[in-house]
Amino acid sequence: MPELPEVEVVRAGVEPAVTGALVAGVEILDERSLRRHDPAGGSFSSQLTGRRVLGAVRRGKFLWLPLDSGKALVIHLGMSGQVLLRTPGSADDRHVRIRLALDRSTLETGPEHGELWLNFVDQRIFGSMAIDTMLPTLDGRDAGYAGSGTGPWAANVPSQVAHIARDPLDPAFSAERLHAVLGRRASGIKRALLDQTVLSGIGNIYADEALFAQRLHYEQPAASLSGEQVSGLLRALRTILHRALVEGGTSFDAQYVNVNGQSGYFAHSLEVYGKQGRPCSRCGATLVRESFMNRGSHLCPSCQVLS
DNA sequence: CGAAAGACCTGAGTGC
DNA sequence: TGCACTCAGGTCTTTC
Repeated sequence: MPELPEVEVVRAGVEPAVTGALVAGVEILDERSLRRHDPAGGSFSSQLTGRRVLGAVRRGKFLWLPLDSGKALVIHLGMSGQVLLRTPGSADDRHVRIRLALDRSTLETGPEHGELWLNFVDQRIFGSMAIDTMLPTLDGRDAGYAGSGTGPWAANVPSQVAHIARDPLDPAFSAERLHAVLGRRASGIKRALLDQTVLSGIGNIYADEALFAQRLHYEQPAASLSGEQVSGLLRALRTILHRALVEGGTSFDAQYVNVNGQSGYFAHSLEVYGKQGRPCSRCGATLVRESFMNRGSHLCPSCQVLS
């Protein structure tokens, strides 16, 4: 289940491979992966074929490749999406839904990097690809993280990403706004953390880990948190996201891998997610898994109590 | 506007 | 061995 660190690993992996490349061909193997594509602006293939890729940008769990047409290829991995870079003609990965043939032959990168396949793989089809129009950011700052890339496109955000809040690793993230938004929320803090319009990039795993780090129960009303608690939670989120990023993301199985098909190592560092029945590293109590919002919530019943 | 529920998906795992 | 069932969860849509 890719969250911010996993998506950033993918972004960083594709950026050097796709920047400057020409889309030479588009192969749609499963139309369901285009569910978020609005055909009113033209078909997916026609808007992509012959276009040049300008970079790779990420906000939260959304990834997009700005194109020289002024639009962007928006990629969301959903639950099981993968972006795999392959040499043309290589054996098919399972569950390839869309394949892009990229031509890098005009780049000064040597003949071995001339052509490339970008396979969008997605077992459960919660992810998607789409061509989307761009909007200028409201604050005029860069729309997301683009690595070393920059250009006039940097301050534009795809229309279907515009409602998503900035993520905690974004230099333009507003802690003040987070305090204000949480102060108005009566719902449980975990629900707020998972709401991508409050802050983005957090999914079930990192929400549970950050709440454990701050000794907060998932149903603690967001508005009941003190300013210091919100600040602490934000610090914990940033620390955990950054550590996961350094370790290449969290992998439990073959569902999350980088662009070369390799797993990350952060699963070894998890404190509560998937650790039900095992002792809390802080107090020794037995960790539990409870059902909340139709997903598992992992916590220490002794450290994390409602107040 | 916020909250909650349903829909969308497939493969792994479980019980009989 | 096979069948029915449950579970995993990110985001969008609908309803209140």
